[in-house]
Amino acid sequence: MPNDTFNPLKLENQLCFPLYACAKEIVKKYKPFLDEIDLTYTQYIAMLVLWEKKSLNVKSLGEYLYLDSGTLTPLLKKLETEGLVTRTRKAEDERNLVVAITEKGEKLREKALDIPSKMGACVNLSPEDAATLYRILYQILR
Amino acid sequence: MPNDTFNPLKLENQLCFPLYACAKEIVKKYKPFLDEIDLTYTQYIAMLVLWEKKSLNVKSLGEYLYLDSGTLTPLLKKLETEGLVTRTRKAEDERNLVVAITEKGEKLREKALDIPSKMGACVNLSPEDAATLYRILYQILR
DNA sequence: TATAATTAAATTGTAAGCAATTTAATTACG
DNA sequence: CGTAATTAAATTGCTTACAATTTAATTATA
Repeated sequence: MPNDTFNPLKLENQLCFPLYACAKEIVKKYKPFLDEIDLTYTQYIAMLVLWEKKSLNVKSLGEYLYLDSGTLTPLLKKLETEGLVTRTRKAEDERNLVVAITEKGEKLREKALDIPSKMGACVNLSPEDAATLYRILYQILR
Repeated sequence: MPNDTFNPLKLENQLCFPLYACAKEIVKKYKPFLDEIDLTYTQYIAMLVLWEKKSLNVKSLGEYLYLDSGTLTPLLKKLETEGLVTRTRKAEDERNLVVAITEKGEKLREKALDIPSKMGACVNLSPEDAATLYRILYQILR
């Protein structure tokens, strides 16, 4: 019966830490697959939104991805340079910059199609745990 | 009865994305508390290990934190500059750099003691969900 | 309508984060 | 013993990430 008082500052008593470490480790596992289509993880999730929405402004994209213009501006310029997206100011409101997917960007989607299943095979998680994890994470995010 | 085939590339069908977003959002929530003791999140988790172990080499620290020397070297130099840790080569094996907590570093611990509970209050999660999340994350990490 | 307030991106500065390489020390082995 | 292989940190180069500020456009209001 150890009378050590609970140590709130032990690394293994933190909930944030495994979240932080896990996110990094999984992003790292994407790397070999993403290298094949020449995207970083952040570029990949931006493309996920663009494959879905075809076109939206930087602010909306940032809301989907939890990223701000400081991160997105250089990233989108890079994707533009590579011909995957276009960046154009909206005529009705010049403050808005509309990012739209290009033909080349659409084509890249086919090469990305099997990434989710390849990743699934890398992560050791039962379907039930995956569903539970998904639920809890979105509960924290909402 | 839509016969749309399942889209594996939808952002909301990804498991990695909420993990990535959640980790960032929670780290962001630490900021006001960590600002008070002048640490970044990464510096904080390094200090967590040092408060616990008192002294260890960069490699071990990196294993605990899932970080490499590329990240740790500049971070530890910063903590050294601030007088929170010392960095000394081990006499028996000069390849090893031993990081050790200082008096000042120990003192900082008291100011950090209430951070975990303050953070707990910020995250909307039942104790059961917190336990489940913890279990699943460590299962992925192991 | 002129000015103030707000909004969207961009910019600036700093800290991570990691792959790949380099340097220096130690260990293995021919 | 001497060279090769291994190991631990450091370094380099590039991309994220975000707070804070700036710029330019739009909207609200005195």
